[in-house]
Amino acid sequence: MENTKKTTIHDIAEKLNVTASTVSRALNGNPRISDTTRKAVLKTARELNYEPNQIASALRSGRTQLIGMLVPTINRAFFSSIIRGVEEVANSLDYRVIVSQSNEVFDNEENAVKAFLNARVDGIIASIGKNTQRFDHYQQVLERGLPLVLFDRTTPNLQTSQVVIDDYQGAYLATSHLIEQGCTRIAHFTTERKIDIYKERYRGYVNALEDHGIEQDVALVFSGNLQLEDGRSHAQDLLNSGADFDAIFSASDYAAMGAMQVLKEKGLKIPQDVALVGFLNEPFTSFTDPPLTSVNQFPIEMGHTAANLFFNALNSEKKKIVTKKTVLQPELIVRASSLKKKS
Amino acid sequence: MENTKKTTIHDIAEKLNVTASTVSRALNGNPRISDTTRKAVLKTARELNYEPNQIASALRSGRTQLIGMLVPTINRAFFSSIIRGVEEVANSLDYRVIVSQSNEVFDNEENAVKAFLNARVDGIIASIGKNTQRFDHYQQVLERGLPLVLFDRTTPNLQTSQVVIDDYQGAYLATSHLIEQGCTRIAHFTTERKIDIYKERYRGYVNALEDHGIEQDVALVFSGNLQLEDGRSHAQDLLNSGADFDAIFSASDYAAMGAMQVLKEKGLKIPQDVALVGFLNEPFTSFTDPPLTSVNQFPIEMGHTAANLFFNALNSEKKKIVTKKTVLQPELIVRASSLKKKS
DNA sequence: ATTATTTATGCAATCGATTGCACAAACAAA
DNA sequence: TTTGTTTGTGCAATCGATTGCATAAATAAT
Repeated sequence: MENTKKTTIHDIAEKLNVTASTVSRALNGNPRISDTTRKAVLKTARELNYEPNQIASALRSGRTQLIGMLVPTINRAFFSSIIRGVEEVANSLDYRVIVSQSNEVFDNEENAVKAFLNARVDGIIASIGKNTQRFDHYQQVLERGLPLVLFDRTTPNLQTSQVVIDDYQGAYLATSHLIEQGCTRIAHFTTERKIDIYKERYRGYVNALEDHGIEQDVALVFSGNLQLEDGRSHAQDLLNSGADFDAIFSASDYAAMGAMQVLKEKGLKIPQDVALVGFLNEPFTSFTDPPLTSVNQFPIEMGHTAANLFFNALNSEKKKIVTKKTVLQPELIVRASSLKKKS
Repeated sequence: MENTKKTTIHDIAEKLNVTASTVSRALNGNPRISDTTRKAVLKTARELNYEPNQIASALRSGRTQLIGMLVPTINRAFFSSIIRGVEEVANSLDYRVIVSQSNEVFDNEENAVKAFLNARVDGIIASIGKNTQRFDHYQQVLERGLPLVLFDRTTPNLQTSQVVIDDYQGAYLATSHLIEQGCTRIAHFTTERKIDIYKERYRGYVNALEDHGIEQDVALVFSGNLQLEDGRSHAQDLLNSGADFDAIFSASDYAAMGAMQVLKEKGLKIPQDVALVGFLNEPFTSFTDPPLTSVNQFPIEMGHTAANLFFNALNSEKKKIVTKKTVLQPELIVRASSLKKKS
C-alpha cells in the first residue's frame, strides 16, 4: 500500500545536491535563492509530486491554517449559511474551517473551544450559546493571542471583534412597514431569554410604534420560546383574549408560521384581517401561503464579514489587537403576508 | 502576551525528574509505567495546565484526528444535516471535521481533496459533484491507504465504502401511496442528469405503476433541473398539453412546490384535483399549504452511518480494507398534499 | 590588487511528542 | 545463592519543515 512513500523536501534536496534549507526557501519564495536553483527546485518538486506536509510546517511555524468555527446548530439555515460564508473566504486564502456545534449546551461549547486549542487552530469564530454565562474559555483564546471573532450572539464581556445584525433596525423596519400598511394594533412575539438580539428587536418594535404616534399596549406582547408551537399558542391566546389586533410582528419566522396556521384555521384572512411579519427570512418563508414577510439577515455576507474580521485580527497581531464591532444592516423582505395595500 | 508559554511534556518531566518519554507514556496510559509515576505525572500535568500539542503528536504518529468532509453545498438542509450527523459521531471519538464545499464545480472538488491531503486528514467523507466524471483525486486518497466514504452521490468507479438511500424504494413508496389514494394518471418530474439517484427514483416510479397494473404514459414524464421554476413550467406544460392527470410525483420538493403554486393559481384543489408528492423532506414541506407529502432521507442518520463506516475503515486498515455499501431505507412522510382518503 | 559587500547556500537547532531498543532494579524460580 | 523474568525508565532517533547564524563565492568599491 505505502508504495508511494510521500516525497519530502529532503528527497528534492538530495536529487539536486543541495540542502533541505535551500529547498524550503526556494519553495517559500525566499529572495535569497538564485533563480536557477529556484527553478530547478520547482521543477523537481513537480516531477516528484511533492506536496508540503502542513503538519510539519505547522509544528515549526506555529501556524496551522485552521480556523475553529463554533455554532449552536450546524443544520439550521442561518448558521449553515454563515459557515458557508466563512468557508468561502477562508478557502480563498488557503485556510480550512473546522466546525463544531454546541447544541446550546455550555459544556459542549467549552469542550469545543478546548478541542480547537488543542488542534492548534490559528483562531476561532463563534456564536455564543443561549445559556452561556461564563466566558473563561473564550478568554483563554484571547490570552493566547489568538484572534476571536463573535457573530450574531455576542457578549460585552469579551474584548474582541464582533459582527452582528442591527436587530433594532430590522424590527423597526418591520413594525414601520406594518404601520404603513395601515395597522395600528400590532402584537409582538418575543422571548424572555437574555440574549441581546431579542431585546433589540423588542426595542425596535416599541420605538417604531412611538415614532408613529401609536401607544404601545403591553397586552399585545407575548413571550415564549419562539418556536412554531409558541406561535400557535400565542395566537390562540390573542384570539381568546378578545384583544383587538390587526397585525403580528414575530421575532421568529417559526412563531409567525404557527400564528399563520392558527389564524387560517380560524378562518381569518392574511393579510386582510391580520398582517404578519417574521424574522430571519428562513428558507420556508417564501413557500408559505401567503408567503411570509420577514427580515433578512444576510447570513452568507455575515460569514464573509466574520472571516474578514478574523483575518484582520490575524494580521495585526504584531501591534495591539484592534477589536472592531461590525453592524450589518438587515433588509425587510416584503411578501404577501403583510401587503394590504397595492404598492 | 505570550506570558503563558505553553507547558510541554518536558516541563512536566523536569519538575518530576523523569524524562519526556516517561511522561508521554504515562499520559497515554502505557502499562509499563508505575502507578506512582503515572499519578505524579497526571497531577503535575493538571497543575501546570498541560494541554497536549496535537500537531506535534500528529507529525510523529501520522494521525491528525481530522476528517475532511466535502459536500456540494454547505447551506442546504440535506447536506448540513449530514455534516451534523458526522460531527456528532466524530466529536464523540475526539475527531474534528473540516468542511469544504464544491459548489458542484469539478475544480473545487479536486482542490478541496488536495487541500485535505495536505492538511494530512486521516480520511475523507464526501459526496460527489453533479458534473464530476473523473475520479483520480479520490483514487489518490485510496492509494494513500486513507479511508474514503462516499455518501448519497456515489460512483461505481471507486472501490470504497458508501452510504446511500434506497432511492428506488422511496420512489416506489411515494408512487404506490398515490395509487392507493386512487390516483391512476401520475405525472413524474425528473432530470436528465447522470446521477444514479434520479434514475433510481424514476425506476421506482415506473415499477410501482407496473406492479399496480397501471400503464405508464411517457407524456406524463418531464425532465428539467428540478428547481422551483422547473416545477412551475412542467406544471404549466402539463396543463397546456391537456393531458389527463390526477397526481404528480416530483423527484424534488422544490419542483413539487413550483407545481403546487401553479396548480393553486389555476384554481385546482390539492389533493382533490391533483395529489402531490415531493422528495427529500425539505424543512419547508411541512409549512406549505397544504403541507407537502415527501420522502424523508434521514440525513442526520446518514451522517452517523457515514461516520461509522469511516471509523470502521480507519480501524481495519491493517488488513485488507473492507468496502461496505450501506443502503438506508427512506420513509414516506404523508401530509395533506396527497391525502385524498381519510385514513 | 586588496578590501568591502552582496549573494547564495549550508549547518544545525528547533517545534513537541512518540517509540524501538537498551538496561538497571526488583522479584521469582531453581 | 544464582539465573531468569518482569517492571519501570532512560536514551536517542524520528516525524518534515523552518530559520538564525555562519560562510564560501561572486561582485563591487577603493
